[in-house]
Amino acid sequence: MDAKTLALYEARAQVFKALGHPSRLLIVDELMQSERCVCDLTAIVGSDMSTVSKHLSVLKAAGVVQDERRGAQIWYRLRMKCVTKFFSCVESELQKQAREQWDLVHAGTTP
Amino acid sequence: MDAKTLALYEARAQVFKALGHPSRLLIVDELMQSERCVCDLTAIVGSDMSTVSKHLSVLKAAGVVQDERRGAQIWYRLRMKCVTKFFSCVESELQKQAREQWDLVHAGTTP
DNA sequence: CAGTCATTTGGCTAAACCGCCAATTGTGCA
DNA sequence: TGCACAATTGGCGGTTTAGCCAAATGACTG
Repeated sequence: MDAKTLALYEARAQVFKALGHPSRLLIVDELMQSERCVCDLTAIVGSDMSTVSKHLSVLKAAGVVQDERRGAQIWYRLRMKCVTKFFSCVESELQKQAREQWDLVHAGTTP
Repeated sequence: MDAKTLALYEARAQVFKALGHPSRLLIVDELMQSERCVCDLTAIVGSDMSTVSKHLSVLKAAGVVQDERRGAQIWYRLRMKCVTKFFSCVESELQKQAREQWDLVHAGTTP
């Protein structure tokens, strides 16, 4: 894998890595509904504001969200809109797998 | 966020976290074409086989891939098929953002 | 321009992650 | 059974990440 290809894969990986944390998923979930200021998100996530701010900078660096200052507040909105589709996909796949797992266990207990 | 909701978000986050590494993205990319044994993937990724094996166990734990032993070899295939769509989405979004960035810089240099 | 509110940054510790090596397990074959 | 090959597991050092607190920045208000 040459350097250029690696850089490509790293940029893509950065997006998924940014989504790979419960608090950040919650934030994205919230931003799917409407834009929010940091204070809103802090209340929703329930961590320190500095922690939430760092989560937001991770999402921003990956290109997932976008920020805009309006007066003293900074508002965040979803930039990478298509992530919406990821969620439903992952959700349904995980449910399917849970169902398969369940079937497997049941087949074992009642042969 | 109650415990049950947190567990849900953690399961989803696990999927994205699994995809959040260049080598693992490369592996998934490869598995999108066809199933592969660990020896194949080791050659493609170019790391130690133990490293690749651990990457695979991460992907498997997240439900992204599935393994099957055939003789002395173990074959991996894509389980969460819909991740295919993530890639094109992320790819086009990143390109769009790069383009916007370029436009921005150009507008600044030639006002 | 002092004070206050919203947000980010720096610094710290604990935990998680990456990649390699060495050792172990599982499979097929003589 | 003994050997060779495929793959996983355990363990180590170095790097990254998470969360909190404290301090700094930015912006409005009197």
